[in-house]
Amino acid sequence: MSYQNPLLICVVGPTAIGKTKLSLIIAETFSSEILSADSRQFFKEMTIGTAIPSAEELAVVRHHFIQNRSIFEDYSVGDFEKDAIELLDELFVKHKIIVMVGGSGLYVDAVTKGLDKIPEVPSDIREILNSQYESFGIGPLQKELESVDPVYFSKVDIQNHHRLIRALEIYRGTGKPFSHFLNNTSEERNFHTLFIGLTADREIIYDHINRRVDLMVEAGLVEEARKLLGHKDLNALQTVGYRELFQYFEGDTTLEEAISEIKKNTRRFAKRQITWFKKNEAIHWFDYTTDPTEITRFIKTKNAH
RNA sequence: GGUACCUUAGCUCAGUUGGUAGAGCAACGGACUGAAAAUCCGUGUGUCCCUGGUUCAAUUCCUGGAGGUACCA
Repeated sequence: MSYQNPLLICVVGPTAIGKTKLSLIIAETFSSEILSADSRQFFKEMTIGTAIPSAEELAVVRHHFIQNRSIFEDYSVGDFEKDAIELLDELFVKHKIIVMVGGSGLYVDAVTKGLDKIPEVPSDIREILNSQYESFGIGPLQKELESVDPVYFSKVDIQNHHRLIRALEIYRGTGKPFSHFLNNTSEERNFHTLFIGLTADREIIYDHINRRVDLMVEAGLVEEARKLLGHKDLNALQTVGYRELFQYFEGDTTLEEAISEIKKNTRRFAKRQITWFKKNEAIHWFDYTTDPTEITRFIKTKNAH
């Protein structure tokens, strides 16, 4: 790795561990900008529940992909990959180092490794598949995939209807099996990536989560969610912190129950994030209490080699 | 102080006519290629309160203790 090469510093870790804070310090140290890889912070209608950086934090360092979309738009990982790479190409003209902060493992991978090129297919195909699933269950989806794409069928989790529907929409839309488009090779990027992971004992993470949910409620999460109730079926609102409150608004739970469900579901989310990032052997892990200057020093030594 | 009932997984509780035990929730592990804060799969983690006794064998029956709940004083 040469000093001249553009470097993407990618800060990852479970929710509520302090990624935002660390990324600000890193970005300030290197006079850089921050790119968010978070599948829920794109949406301008959501602020409190998605824990976007504060106004002060946003003022200190230029951020990208924070509240730049609306919940009424369809926005996917594929779109994000394209937008992020385009932006990085621009940013690396001015900066040698860019910081990416991400809690969404798939979105981070899309930027750092790339997704395979898979054609767009009309969205009504998915709608049809969804209604078939609603009416007839998962059996017919499994049967169809088994006959049209035995390769993917043999490795996919056949109980997972999202996975099955995704593979079938591609087959129905292109006439080719989903597995035909998967080659699992990493994209050649014109930048290097240095992964910094933040970690903590599970109990500490859970404690942070519980406290943060209480803070969100104090900050007005309930009111924010109430305004979005009418749109509760939108994909963007299939989000921890909102779904549970929608149930409360509809009289299915008490507020207290909804809040403790938010805590529980956030804990489970954190666990899934940990599982995802554990697989990435390129990540350099630091305890969340590590002095940020130690981390920036680490980055400098890595970057000098 | 007396009487009755209770004590089993992190929690709420089943259960074993005596052969060391299981549900729900929580928790834990995992998968993941354009829904990903989504979606899906897997796992019981235990001094059966303690102590003696009876018994081939006690979490289960008996004695004594400890803690709890209710009622009576």
